[in-house]
Amino acid sequence: MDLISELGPLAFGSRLKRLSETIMRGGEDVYRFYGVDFQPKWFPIFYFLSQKSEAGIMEIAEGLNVTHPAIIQMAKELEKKGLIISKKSDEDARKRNLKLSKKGKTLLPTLQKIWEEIKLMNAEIIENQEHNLLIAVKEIEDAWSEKSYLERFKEFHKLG
Amino acid sequence: MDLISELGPLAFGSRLKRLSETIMRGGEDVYRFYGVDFQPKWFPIFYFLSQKSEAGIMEIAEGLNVTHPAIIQMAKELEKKGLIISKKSDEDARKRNLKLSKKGKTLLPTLQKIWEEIKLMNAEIIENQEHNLLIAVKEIEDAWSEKSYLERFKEFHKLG
DNA sequence: AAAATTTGCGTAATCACTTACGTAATTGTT
DNA sequence: AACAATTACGTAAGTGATTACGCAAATTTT
Repeated sequence: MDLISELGPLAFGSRLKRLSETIMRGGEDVYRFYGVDFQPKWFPIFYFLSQKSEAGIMEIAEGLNVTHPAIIQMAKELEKKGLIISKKSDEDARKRNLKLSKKGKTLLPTLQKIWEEIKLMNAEIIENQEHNLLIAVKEIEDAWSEKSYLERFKEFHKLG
Repeated sequence: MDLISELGPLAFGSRLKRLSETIMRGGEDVYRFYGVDFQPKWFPIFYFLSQKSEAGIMEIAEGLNVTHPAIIQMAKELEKKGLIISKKSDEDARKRNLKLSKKGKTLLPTLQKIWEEIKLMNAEIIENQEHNLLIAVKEIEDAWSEKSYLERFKEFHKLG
């Protein structure tokens, strides 16, 4: 019995988190299946660099909508794996630019193939949904960003 | 620009996690607004105990679908706040049973009122959605639990 | 051109879990 | 009854992000 599934909107946070972790873990399996030494959490930054070719820490962080320490952390891992390299910017002494290494660029086509398959498969699951998760999440995100939870709550409370 | 929002199903994990954290953080505000010293993450276990009146660590962990160390952790916090108490089981010397303390029981009606309001408000947000997040998540959860991601992937790959 | 502000990055501490492992108590097997 | 297997719980360490803080370089203000 899973109590949480009966609580409706309450305790929804943990449920979303669990789902996201399930999805992540699924991704791991797929890379392993293809014998590729790559982690799902590296995807966003790696993909970003494959599009942008070169970018600073903050630029990536903003592009991916995560904090910059998170990028530094991932970048460390990817650099350790030799998939990206970093060098100080010439124009701005504060900046450190990241880009795909030779090894990273070599791996890219393989990864792209895998991503494409994952994308297709996920799309299949998602398109079979009556209520589309992606759209639903986007709607909630938008609703939330308009107004803080507390404001919303106070308003609701005043009316109720 | 938020790159993730353009990636479709890929990199969806972190996005869900972030949304869940936003929801959690919103919850904090609401308790604070009511001047109640309670954290959103305590809700599942507290609610569970309000229904079950007494339960062991494992029973709660399974009921809430989290690992037992997580329950131990939360229980420590709730016990520190004096909201629950624990005592060794008489029948089974390995077990430690948790239940609401007097203070916890006293707080319960207030919490229930708050929960009801949160629930109503969330329901309002959710009902205004064209694509219902709750239903969407349930659908995905169900789809996922049927078959592992990897199995699904292999099958997909075989057909594709 | 000096001073104040902002920006880019790095580190440390924290958070809310998880996995891994250990131990004692109970239950099941022969 | 002895042994093996399982169960309940506890602790420790790891994970993947966050906030908080600090510093140096660049930019803006006056």
